[in-house]
Amino acid sequence: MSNWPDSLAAAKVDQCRLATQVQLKSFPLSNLNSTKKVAGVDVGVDVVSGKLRAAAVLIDPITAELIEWCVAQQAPQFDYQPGYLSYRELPVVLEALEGLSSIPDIIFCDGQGIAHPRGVGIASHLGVLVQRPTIGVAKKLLFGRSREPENKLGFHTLIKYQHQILGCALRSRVNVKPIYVSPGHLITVSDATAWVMHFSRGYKLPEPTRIADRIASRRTKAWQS
DNA sequence: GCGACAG
DNA sequence: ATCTTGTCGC
Repeated sequence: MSNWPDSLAAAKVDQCRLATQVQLKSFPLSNLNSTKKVAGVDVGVDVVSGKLRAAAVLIDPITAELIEWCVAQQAPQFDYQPGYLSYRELPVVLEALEGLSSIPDIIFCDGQGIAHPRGVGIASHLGVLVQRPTIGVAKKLLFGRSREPENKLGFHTLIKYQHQILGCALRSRVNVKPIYVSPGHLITVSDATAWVMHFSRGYKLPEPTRIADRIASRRTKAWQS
């Protein structure tokens, strides 16, 4: 990756530039009819090599079943720091995405979208780089605050920071802690929430994220490459 | 100033 | 992210 920041200070400057490019616009679930390629991406660590392993998966828009997947590995070039996750994970994620037969129409990411100190979580950063709608799905909140949504499927409360609405805490499964959804790029909070609910099939995480997570964190066996 | 802090 | 056994609930 060229022009990739190599320090927190440089990354911060980069984030402020990216933030000006993030756009929130309508991308309703009704687009499902014309949406052929739905993707999910996630990163895990290969305990043997110490490398980051990214998985990019294509999911069927209707059945939510796995259609195609690609894995890429790279030595980490950036330490994890809260607020700068994308600089560590995106290089491998982009390589995995390039291995797919085509660029997806919408991408689910593991982490925040605009619910970030500078409005550029990993989902937003990826969306700007590939110019596609992206949705951030996180298991924990990084920025802003929300109250606990009612314990009923699909119920949600907004994530706010000083009157701004950044996403929602969503009950994707009853009796399980909520997930935190925020738009990455080219989608709105409400549309992102609808897409996440559409792909929530009995598990805490929506299928694109859950399946990518399974593949990225699967332990390497001797018979695998 | 102090704590909180995606994966 | 990852290390980890049994246990509780649907």
